[in-house]
Parts: sequence; structure tokens; C-alpha cells
Amino acid sequence: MRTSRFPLNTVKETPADAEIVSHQLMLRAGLIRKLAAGLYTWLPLGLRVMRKVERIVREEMDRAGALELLMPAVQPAELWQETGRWDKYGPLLLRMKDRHERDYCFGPTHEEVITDYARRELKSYRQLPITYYQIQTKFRDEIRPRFGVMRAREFLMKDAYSFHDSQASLQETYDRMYDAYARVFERAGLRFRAVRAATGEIGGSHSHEFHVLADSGEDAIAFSDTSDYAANVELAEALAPAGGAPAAAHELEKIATPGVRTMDDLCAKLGIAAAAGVKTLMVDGDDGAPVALVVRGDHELNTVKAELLDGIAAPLTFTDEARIRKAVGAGPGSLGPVGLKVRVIVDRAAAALADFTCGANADGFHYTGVNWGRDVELAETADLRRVVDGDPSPDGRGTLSIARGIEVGHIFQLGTGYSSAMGATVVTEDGGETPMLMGCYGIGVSRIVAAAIEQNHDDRGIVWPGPIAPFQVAVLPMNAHKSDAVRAAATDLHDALAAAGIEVLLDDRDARPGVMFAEMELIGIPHRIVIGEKGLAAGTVEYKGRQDAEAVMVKVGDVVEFLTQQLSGN
RNA sequence: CGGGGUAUAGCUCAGCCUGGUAGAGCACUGCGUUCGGGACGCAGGGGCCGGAGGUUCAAAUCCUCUUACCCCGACCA
Repeated sequence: MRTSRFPLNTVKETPADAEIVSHQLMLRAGLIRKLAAGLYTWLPLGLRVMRKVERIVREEMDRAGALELLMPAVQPAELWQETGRWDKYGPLLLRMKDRHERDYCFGPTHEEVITDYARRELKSYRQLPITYYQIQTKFRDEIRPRFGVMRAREFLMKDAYSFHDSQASLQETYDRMYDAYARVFERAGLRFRAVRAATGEIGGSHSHEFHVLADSGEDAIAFSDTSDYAANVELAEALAPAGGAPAAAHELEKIATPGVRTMDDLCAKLGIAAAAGVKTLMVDGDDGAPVALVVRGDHELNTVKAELLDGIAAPLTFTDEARIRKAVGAGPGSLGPVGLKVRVIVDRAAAALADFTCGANADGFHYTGVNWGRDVELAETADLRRVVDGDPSPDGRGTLSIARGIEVGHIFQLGTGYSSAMGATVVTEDGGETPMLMGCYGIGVSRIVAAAIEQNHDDRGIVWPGPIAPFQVAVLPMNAHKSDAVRAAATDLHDALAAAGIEVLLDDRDARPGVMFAEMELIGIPHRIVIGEKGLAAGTVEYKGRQDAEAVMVKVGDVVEFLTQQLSGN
């Protein structure tokens, strides 16, 4: 390919409203352009990358035995009403009406459609197991789309659905998908981690998320330094400290703390560590009455865990100040468990404290030297906090580290939820009838492109992993307009590389050298050949990998073979 | 949804407070010089100042409404 026929739409200035580096670079490198909030046009260069990701996904799905199909993006409301999601899905669902005033939605996912298909076509256990997948545009009407295609409203997703007549069969396909996902991300050249995302219940391996590791990732994942334990921080269990609370050594004392509202204030005022105090947070209970959640001063509440507790309103809602005052007689900033007349749930770590500090439920006062049992009843404990770096691993082996990741894949076992609701049953071996067990497996194809950049870039631009680079080699002739020899050599090399099946981009624009270098680095082409008149006179051209510090000279006749070697190395 | 902000050339923005000729940089066109790290000079083209209404002799500028976009919204006890 030549730049004269494949224009590079690069821009020098960093776009004002792009916050994260992948979004900035995708705009600057000319991969995408925004049409409206959360809607992007993929330019030819960006589409080449997305197609490569797509191809890898497709190949691995095929290898895993899944069958590709393509379902409509627009779906009738009736199906969603069958499963109750027409009402439950809320404003995330883009709804529309056709000319007959019939309700439709633009599919954010396809469980209903595939289950409808399955109930029509799959009648016997003999047809199982079977897995279908598609690569399809989805739409989710996010409240705040941002970060470019990382969290766009319209996006490209691979979704797969499997059907089974037994849990063992579902597990087998699930495991195969797990392996296929790992292969996809390996082949794409990304550093990733599969993490547990178990949905609370029976635990185990019922759901895994695949994260591309990047410091800018929105999700925090916790993993053990010695075992293979890895989980989303939201779900990682914080074990109770060994040994329980030490014996009380101090008397309960009420002290004036005017103006103190935050844990930081309190630590500064009293000269104590945050870990020696507790924070008391008020959230709404199911019945509307506030419930107090107590965590150690240096810990953070894990809202996912809190929401799952019995009697707590979901979604988790923090009680507003007026209602706190009504219930307690003091405002936030002076709350504590002592003498509190609402339900109190104490985090395991907070429950293991002795002689701790907390609010006195009177504005401007705190207690010190508080002890469970002596000063306040320890009625209820639970795992409420987010795990932190250095916590013991929940599987008992090693300590946890926290890394940041971008969720690019998610697999889970759905069970019979959809098949029961929609009557997708098969006849069993013994002649009975049973709803099919289902598995569901998603990969964010367009998000992978952004995640790859987030993980692989430098101050000059994108550093594509070879397998998903839009082109493998850039050929840059220096001052070709002044040198027939350079121009001829560049053209010959381009043709030879193309003939060898190497994706080459020849810059034939007669641009200044600095422009060529800067643009090719910005768009992240992994390999670069520079052809100059001097080198050519000596029968050589210059090679440099995108991340190499130094260039090397290569004989003109050896270039194709040299590059073939370089490419097979990644 | 709540709060805040922005809307002026293709892009990034100044001008608005204090009403009176619409600007800069980048990009684009032409010519010339330059040519191994996003060149320089000269000359150009390009605007219903987001939309509607109002105030005024006069509105990008003041007022009202409207639309779009952007940012923030548990970690606080």
C-alpha cells in the first residue's frame, strides 16, 4: 500500500476532550473520528486494526467449535418482555418504534434472540451441546459515554452462547471458551489476566473476566503472588484478621473534636493512625431505615459486598444528611457505633480492633478507647471492605497485589434463567423435558483496540503488538523527489515485500523526513525501512523496530528475508 | 438525573466583563526557498459567532428560551 492511495489522517494537536491516552492517540493517529456522543466512525487505518482483532477472535471461536451466525441488531420488544428485561434493563436499552408503532430495541446483547432461535431449532438432547457466536454491533445507551471507543455507546462485540443438557457439558464448553479467550489475547500480543468474577452464590468458576493489564484501567484486580488466585477487587474476599481483638487497655473517653469531619481531620487532631479508628457509614436498608456500616479508618467500603447483604437496599444508597440527623441526632462526621439505635454491621477488620476511636453521635465529639463488648455490642460482622495491596490471599496462599485492568472479555454460566423464561427446552434421553443450560461469552472487539493502545504506547505514539498492527512495515524513502535511485529502490522494495505477503506501507508523498518519521511512529507501524541516497550507494538500507534504540543497516538484497525473520519473531 | 462548563474558520482557541471593522496558531491553495526528526517566506481562500426570540440607533458581546457537546457526582463519617 502507498500513502498516496491510503491517506493518513493524523493530527498534531491533542484533541481537547480526549482524556485517556488511547483515545487521544486513536484520534491523532487517524483511527477513529467522533460522530456524536459515544458514536465513532472507524477510518480505514483503524478498521484494519479492528479487522485483525476480529479475525483472531473468529479463528479461535471456530477452533473451539463454535458456529458463527449473525442475528439482527434490531430486536422486537416481545422477546424482551418475555424475560422481563424490557422493564428491568432500564434506560440503557435504546428503544424505538417502527411505522406501525410496534416496539423495538437496538440490541445491547442477544440472549433473548439466541434463546428464541434455540427453542425453535433445538428439540433433542442429541443436538447438544452446541455453541453459536456472532460479531455484531451493539448499542448501550450509557449515561456517560467517554474514553472514546473504550466506553462507547455503539461498539463491536463478539458474543457466544452455548446450550447444554447437563452442568458437566456446560462446564466443559465453559472451560474450552476460557482457553479460547486466553489464546485470543495471547495471539493479539496483549498482557492479560483472567480473573474470577463469581456472582456471589456457589462461588467457584462460574464467571471469569479477562482484563488487559494497563495502569489506566478502570477496574482493579487483585491477584495472589503465590497462587493463581485472581479476582476483581469488588469480589475479592477480605479475610478476618487472625486472633481477634486484643484485650482492652484504655477507658472509654468522650473528647471534644470541634470541626472534625473526616478521618484525615481526626488523625491530624489526635495524632493517631487511621487504622486505629473506625468510620461509620449510613446506608438505606430495604425498609428505608438507615443501617450503619462500620469499617476501619484506613479501609474503604466495598459497595458490591455491602449491596449483597440481606436487608440492604440495592442499589446501595447512602443516607442523606437530613435523614441521618433525624435518626441519630448528629451529622456525618460524628457517627459511631456506640449507643447507635439502628442496625450496625461491622467489618471483620474493624471488629478486630481494641481501644479504637469513633464518632460519638454528637456533633463535635468522638470517643477514644472504645472496645467491642465492653462499650458497644458487637452484634453483626461481615466482609464489607475492599481488599488492599498486601492483604492475605483469600485462598490462603500468598498475599494480594492490586493491578489495574481493562475488561475486554467476560464468560459466564447462565444456567436456565433464559431458557426457562422463554420455554427453550429439549427432550432428554429418558423422554422427559428440560430447559437447556446456557453459557454466555463476550469479547469487546472494539474495546480491545483501545485497550491495546492503552497498554502499548510511548511518548511518540502507538506501539502496536505485531499481530494487530495495521501494517507491518513502513518504507520511507528520503528525498525521493531528488533521487531516481531512491524512488526506484523504494518502489522495488515495496513490491518485493508485498509479493512476500508482508503488509507494507510505502510513504510516497515526498514529505519531509521528519514528517514521515513522526507519523509512522504515531500510527505505530512495528518495523521501519529508511532508504537514503548515501546508504543506497553502499547497497544498504536502514532498519529500525518501533521500540529499538538504534537502527541497523541491511543489504538491499537481504531486506525481504531480514524482515521475514523479524516478523516471524513476534 | 443533579451540579458545573463550553459552543466564534476544517482543528485548537482568543475576542464577550466594558455593545460599534471578526482575529491568532495549526490545517488548506499558489509561488519560491528548503529537505535524516512534525521547515521557512510571500500571497491567498475560508465565518448566518450553535438555534430562536428579545433589548438597542447598533448584538459574537446584554437578557430569555432552546439544542448539542464536555467535565464532576460512594470512598465522607
